Amino acid sequence: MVVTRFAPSPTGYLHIGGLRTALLSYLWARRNNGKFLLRIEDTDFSRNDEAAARAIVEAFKWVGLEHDGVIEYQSSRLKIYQEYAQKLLDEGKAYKCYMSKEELDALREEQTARKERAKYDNRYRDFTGTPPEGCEAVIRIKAPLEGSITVHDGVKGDVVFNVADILDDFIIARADGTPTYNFVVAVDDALMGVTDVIRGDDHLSNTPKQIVVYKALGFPLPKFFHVPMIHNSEGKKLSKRDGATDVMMYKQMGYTPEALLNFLVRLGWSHGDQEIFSMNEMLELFDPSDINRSASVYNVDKLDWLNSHYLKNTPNDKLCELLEFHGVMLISHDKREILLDAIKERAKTLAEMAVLVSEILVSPAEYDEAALKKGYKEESRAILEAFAAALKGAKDLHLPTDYHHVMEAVVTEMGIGFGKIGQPLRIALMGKLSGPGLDNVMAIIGVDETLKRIESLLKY
RNA sequence: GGCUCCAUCAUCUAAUGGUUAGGAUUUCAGAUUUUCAUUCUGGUCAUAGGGGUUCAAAUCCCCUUGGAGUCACCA
Repeated sequence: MVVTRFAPSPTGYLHIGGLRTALLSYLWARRNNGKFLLRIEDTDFSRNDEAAARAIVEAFKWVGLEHDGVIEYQSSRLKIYQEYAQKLLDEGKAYKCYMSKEELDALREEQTARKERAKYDNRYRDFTGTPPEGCEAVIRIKAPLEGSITVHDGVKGDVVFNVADILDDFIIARADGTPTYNFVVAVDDALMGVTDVIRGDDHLSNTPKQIVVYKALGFPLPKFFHVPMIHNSEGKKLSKRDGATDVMMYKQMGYTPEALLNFLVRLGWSHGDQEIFSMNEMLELFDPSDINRSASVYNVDKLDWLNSHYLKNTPNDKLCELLEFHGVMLISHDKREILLDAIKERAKTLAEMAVLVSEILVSPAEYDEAALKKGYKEESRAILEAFAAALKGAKDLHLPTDYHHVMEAVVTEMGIGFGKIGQPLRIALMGKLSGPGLDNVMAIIGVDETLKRIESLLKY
């Protein structure tokens, strides 16, 4: 069985890059009828883990990812780590080191001054004497002293690390007894039966250390897939400073989960020329060994395009529901079909749709200066008056085509082009020169409101 | 700086060692639209550089250059 996991540290919200690795892990687990686990890496100390976990679950819920089993908190598994550290101690694969932080710092400084790599000098590796007094020991693992460690990575291929270059007897438990990251990751992944570790490639250089732990404990190694980072437009790792890294911000901005997931899955992965992937298609097609080796740049234009694509293909009932989050209540509006049809092709986001809705439903508070200048001329008044009169005389105005007929009649009668009436009418109705079809707008707001808006402009 | 990874249009990407290097986004034209947006049609735009290997290299090897990640009693 394939078991994957998502193991964020509790930073307070789910990062867009985190969502991507979570998605890939999720897809791979589900595709194989396996399990997708969620674990909070909070060994350091008590940041507000519960809130962080809640934020992650909330984001998962929004995009529709579901983890299996309970959320594991490393902070509540301390005993387990201590047991395994003790086991290593007992077997002589780890040892207590009584070097103080100050001594360590001094050593490091010396080494750096000599342009050497800063590393622990193994002074307590084979220590058998009496421990110095008044000093809390850390536990260090006995790392190999020579040779190399190869990470067999499903994305990068075999990556060889020279032990002398990167390793030392690293600390697996701090002086206060709490375990450190590279130790607990390996222990947890092994204990939880994780078979496929899919994570950001910023973890690649940690992997040899984790392999040391796996080996010392006699655990079988999982498969590793280190997926390349998402970069910002500067080509650097995406960070908080780049804005919009909180997944829930995308909900705020009016993106749909489908679009966001589709966007993320196509970063570093593809299937021929296909751009649009439903969740089912992703589930059917995704394989982590097809992931690209190179980093990709986060590009909003593509996300926008995807989002508008999904918006256009969303049924009106669903749109109606989604728009409620953006403060738009249309459920009881009798013309909502016409309204939504009129705007769904015009917006990139739900937030934009919400704006469009109010632009139609609420009569313009002011008229755009440039629009007035361009589209409201001397002759416009007479035309608008004629149109208003025609509207009053017409019966059974319901559908956009009904209004269109009235416009047509006025235009033919007066021997003018559509533009002559369109521009001033548009200003009257919308306050500006762009927007959905006028016949649609009128059908949505009705005759009375239409006449009211025309009169307002005439009086202006 | 050490170690590691990476390198096809501006961006996301495709291309059993043999294609006029394909698609998508962006952009630019044209068409459609009373307007704007959408939509449709078309165009511009790439194998970082240099050496090899080969009949043949985007693809394999080496070097250079450039970029990124990582080097804690953080995760």
